Amino acid sequence: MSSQYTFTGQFTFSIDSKNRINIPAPLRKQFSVKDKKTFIITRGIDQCAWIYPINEWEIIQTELKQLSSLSKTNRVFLRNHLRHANIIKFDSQGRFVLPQSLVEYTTIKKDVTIIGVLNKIEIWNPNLLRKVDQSDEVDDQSYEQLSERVNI
Amino acid sequence: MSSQYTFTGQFTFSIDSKNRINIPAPLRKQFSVKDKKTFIITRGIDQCAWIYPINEWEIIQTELKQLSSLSKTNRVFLRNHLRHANIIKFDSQGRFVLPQSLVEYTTIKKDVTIIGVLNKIEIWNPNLLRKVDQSDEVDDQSYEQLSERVNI
DNA sequence: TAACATAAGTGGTTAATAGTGGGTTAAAAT
DNA sequence: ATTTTAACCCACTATTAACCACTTATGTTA
Repeated sequence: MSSQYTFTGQFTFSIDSKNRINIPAPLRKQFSVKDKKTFIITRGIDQCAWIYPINEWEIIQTELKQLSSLSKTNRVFLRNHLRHANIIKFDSQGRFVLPQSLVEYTTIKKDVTIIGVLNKIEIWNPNLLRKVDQSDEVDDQSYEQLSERVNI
Repeated sequence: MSSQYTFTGQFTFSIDSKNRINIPAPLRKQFSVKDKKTFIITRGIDQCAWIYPINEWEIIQTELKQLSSLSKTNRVFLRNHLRHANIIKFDSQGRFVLPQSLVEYTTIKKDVTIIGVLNKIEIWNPNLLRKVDQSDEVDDQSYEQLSERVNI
């Protein structure tokens, strides 16, 4: 089943003293009535944050629930992905607060680049994005393996 | 049937002189009316404690009953992870007391890291979590086999 | 094209909630 | 009966979330 979302475009906004970031209006408009103001933000594989609308996340979650914690691989995988996942709402102005752990992970300081990538939104430190853009980093081996089982 | 709980996120709190630990509000909010304030806390497979809401635990128990004690792996697993199971309630402030045996097992001193892992909550000594995070331990063969039968 | 109207982005203040500490009473154990 | 332990209650502080307000941008209409 294919996603209902088609986030596209790039925007550069600023993060304020309370770590609030505005969601660009064109992206925000795609949030459905059910999703209204609720989404999941978590670590991306690169040094960025990923945002999924809540019902998009529920699809992923269903798959994660299949994994038994008796397997060490599963345990470590589940832990490290879920503990960085935060359920977030945006306020009446269309902003959300970026959790401290993700501020650090993304090394976001003052400016933020927000890009739409189909079913998810990516949050970047503009400087980092520029670097990654130029390099050709290969995916982490273990993520590759997992990708065959879990469709994030 | 899939769980109704979707615990996510990571929080670092402190444990007080009475061994009380606060359950982070975002996690606490997910406890249903039926579960209200009641859950099971027991040894995790890693050096942490696992918390299951009471009616989630009943589902797991059903699965555990399928395991024959003729298998050594099963016996050891059941022994080590069931005999330390305590029924706990959290107080009006949202705290619970961590049983002495689990204080020792988890080696928790002053700070506590609490993480949501879908249908359970994990309680960690922050230092230990950091270590486990970095290590690359290989899966225990027998747990691997178990994982095909029991979906915790 | 100029003026106006509406929406979008940003900043700050206030009110509510969450986290933490300690004390008192009731229950349990020795 | 005495000591210990656990439940309950009250209170303080820090953090978070809701609210209000202003500025800039965009778009519409005269």
